[in-house]
Amino acid sequence: MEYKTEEEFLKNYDPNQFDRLSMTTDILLISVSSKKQDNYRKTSKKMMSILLAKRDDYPYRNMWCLPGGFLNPKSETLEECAKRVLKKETNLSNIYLEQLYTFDDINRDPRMRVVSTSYIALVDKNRLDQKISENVSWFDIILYVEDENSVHITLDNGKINFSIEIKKRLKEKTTDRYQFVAEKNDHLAFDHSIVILSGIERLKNKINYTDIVFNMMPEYFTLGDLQQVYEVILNKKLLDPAFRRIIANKVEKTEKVQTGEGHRPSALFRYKK
Amino acid sequence: MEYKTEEEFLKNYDPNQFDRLSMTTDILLISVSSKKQDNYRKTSKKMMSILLAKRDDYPYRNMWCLPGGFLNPKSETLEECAKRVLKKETNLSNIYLEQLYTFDDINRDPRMRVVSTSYIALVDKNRLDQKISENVSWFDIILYVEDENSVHITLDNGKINFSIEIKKRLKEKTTDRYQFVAEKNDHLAFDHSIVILSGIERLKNKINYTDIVFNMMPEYFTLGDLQQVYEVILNKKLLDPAFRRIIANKVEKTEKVQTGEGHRPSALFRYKK
DNA sequence: CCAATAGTGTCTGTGAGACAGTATAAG
DNA sequence: CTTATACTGTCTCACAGACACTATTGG
Repeated sequence: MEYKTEEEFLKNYDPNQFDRLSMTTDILLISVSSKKQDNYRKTSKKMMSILLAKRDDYPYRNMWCLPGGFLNPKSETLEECAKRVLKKETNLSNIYLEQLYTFDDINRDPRMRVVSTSYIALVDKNRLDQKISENVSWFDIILYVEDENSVHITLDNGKINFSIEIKKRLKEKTTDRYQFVAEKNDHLAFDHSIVILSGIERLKNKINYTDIVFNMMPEYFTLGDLQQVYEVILNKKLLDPAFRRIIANKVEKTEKVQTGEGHRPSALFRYKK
Repeated sequence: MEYKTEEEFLKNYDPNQFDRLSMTTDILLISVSSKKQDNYRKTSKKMMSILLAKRDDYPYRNMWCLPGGFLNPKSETLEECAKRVLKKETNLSNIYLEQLYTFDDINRDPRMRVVSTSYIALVDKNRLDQKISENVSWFDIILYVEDENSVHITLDNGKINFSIEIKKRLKEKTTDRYQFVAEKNDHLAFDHSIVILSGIERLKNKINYTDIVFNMMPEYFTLGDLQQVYEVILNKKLLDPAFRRIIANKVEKTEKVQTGEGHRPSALFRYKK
């Protein structure tokens, strides 16, 4: 059939000629947690932490998963959907958000074909109310890189902890990405262990050429704290003078000082755009 | 309703409780073209080029668009869908492919809500048959960066050419991406001008820390050719010695030599993994 | 005083930027 | 011989890595 105008064509268009599917967004809400040390002199240890929700429904009942939600195709974009989920979980609207990757293995959801676009969200924990939803919890991330091809992620929320081993397997040379393969695990639902690893790698990469790290920092921070966050994300120690040179033009010194730490007080800095 | 097992739950699951939508993939098939110069001594000039298809149906009838296709949710992943499109357009299966970004503005397709995941594909043109599909054509890309916030893309296939102006507008500070806004244009369908610009930026970024550029090179190439490809992608001149230092450990010299160019012959190199 | 972190000075080696110089083919 | 590119040598400057040193607090 031949139409004269685009308008006429659209009026007769049948949207059911192609099979349809459901989409979701998954949110990697990442922040930094501090753990007080036994020794009163020592600075509190920093960790990367991530928000997980406990599933009380099938599928993957009683396992943990990334917060997420189904897209309403009629009324919202994926980013708006992600913001809606974030608002629900944190009660905040103004959170740094960036699209990570679209995961779409055919059997990633046992219910039906679901394609999921994941987003990284970075937040300073101090901005959050204590009272977040009941069935979500912050898990510290401990990353152990066994070798080039194998990574262990340990997640710990203070009450329970579990580890997942993820193998990186090179796909045929036509694709860029490693094929991440999670070993069978009884704690993380769907393909979310792979989403988490992808997000950590993105962060590790982007911290070097962007200022995203400041989305996880409070307004005033010491350079020691900032350096620890870098070290946690990059998963390696940095030398003080080198670090200070790198971030020198990204921060500005304030009049404020942090004392009461059992050692020389440190100046508080602020992010400079 | 409460189920005892996941199996039981799945048997009773209704996939229609959430609205569904259609997905497509769009392929940015990028390669390098060479243009002979008038002066017999001069080396042929390199350009980035991209494959576009002419639409002979509504919507956007008679305009150009990226090759793409609807996802079959029952039988294929997005990447497989992208490969299917590539196979159809190029008759090749072994092409470098990487997911770029998922575009999902609500009104990006006037027919209905369509979410599109775009893929970058890189290929050496010499691998292609001359006889590609009838209604597709290679367009050279000329990029003119007016200032930080405005880019002009000119596309030229030898017969027709057109320009699109794209403004980069910063979104609210919660998101990473620039909000690209294409000025009204009568030649490129959908949001494809924005997809193209995103792909070029990805390429420009990744060329510095990966070896993807070799996917666009023939097996044997001169360092002059390789340098020109870098220059075209990075959109700036490079100094010979600096360039040779950078790529020194990525290539290996062969016995072969390229002659007949009206000047000193150059050694042919090969990609070294 | 001790222990721990804060913060700075400076040496060294690597590597990019820059420029100049030599080499060699076709016409 | 001219022209254009191929290819190399080397100087300089910026900067990361490394280490040592001083400063300052609570106990």
